Amino acid sequence: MHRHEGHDACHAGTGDMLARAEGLCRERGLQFTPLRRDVLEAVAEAGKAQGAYDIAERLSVPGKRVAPVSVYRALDFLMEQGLVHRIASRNAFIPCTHGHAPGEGVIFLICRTCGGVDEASSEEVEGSLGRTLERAGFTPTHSILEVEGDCGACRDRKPAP
Amino acid sequence: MHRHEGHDACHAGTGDMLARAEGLCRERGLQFTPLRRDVLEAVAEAGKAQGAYDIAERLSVPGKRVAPVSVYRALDFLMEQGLVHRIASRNAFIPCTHGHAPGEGVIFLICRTCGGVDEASSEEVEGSLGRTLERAGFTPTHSILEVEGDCGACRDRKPAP
DNA sequence: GGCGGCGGTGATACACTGTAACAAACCCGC
DNA sequence: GCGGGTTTGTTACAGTGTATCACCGCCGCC
Repeated sequence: MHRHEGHDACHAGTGDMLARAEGLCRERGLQFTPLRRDVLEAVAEAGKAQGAYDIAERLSVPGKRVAPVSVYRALDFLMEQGLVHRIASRNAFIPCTHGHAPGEGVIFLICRTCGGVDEASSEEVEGSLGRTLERAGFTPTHSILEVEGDCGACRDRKPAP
Repeated sequence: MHRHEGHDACHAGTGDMLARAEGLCRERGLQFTPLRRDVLEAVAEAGKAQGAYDIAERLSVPGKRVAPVSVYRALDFLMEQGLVHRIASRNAFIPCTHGHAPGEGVIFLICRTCGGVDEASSEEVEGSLGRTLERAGFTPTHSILEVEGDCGACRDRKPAP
């Protein structure tokens, strides 16, 4: 999903993403180093969720190896800043294309065909989940909601298997 | 959670769980082998989510080692039969204490203090999530919803940190 | 009885995911 | 320039999960 051309109004391009990240780091007095930039770019360009080792390989060139541990550190940083998300069910990472309100829950829509991951949010889901948790006497600190299935583009592409 | 005595009406004991599993396998013409029984028992007795290697260690005795790969196979079987669940955010497994309707979504409530995992379900959440997905043009096949926080018992135990 | 298939298990090896620990490089203010 | 914090490189290792092959036990069949 999102790889069909002519439909990119729903997320900023890689360039915009990098510019946004740089501005955000400057605002917060943090360093947007070359490694962090490269990792974010690799995640943003991939079009699907990337494992840390995929990113490390993608960033490595014959003379210059990027170790997975460096990628993990960059990803930790980028996640703290809300620039990338981790997909727990895949052990993989995607760029944040959504611009979230603070504390807002995110729903990840993972296409099993194209591997793309879209973000959604819903106050309705948020609200009903909150009520359910309260009824259960549970105080949430963090929640993950990941849905696997077929995105619209892939469903249209092969309508009747 | 669930480890406070005097409050176990909310889930069946380990014995009931094993009996239910055996009956269910007989019904379906499947083998409830000793290994599968032991793995299910280990998961059920633990009181919190167990990693596959934890289970392997727990089942190993000086003369008789149970390899993790065997545990994984047993867990795969038990998951297919709906007897255990996998907690993606923890890479760990819990017994199913809930008796789900087929296709029904489950919400996992993971206590960050005691490590216990409770199951909940909510038609309200289910419905609002379904509407959100439809609005996004996404056809779901499977979804995971895991919430981390403090369960009631742990919150009561230390009211003002 | 013998034979072959089939599912389950054991065992080894390996790939993937993630973290700990320490050293070196870098940056920035003083 | 110097000291201190942050970032990165490097190595090693722990944890998670899968592939492969051999073996066993069982059941049906000839």
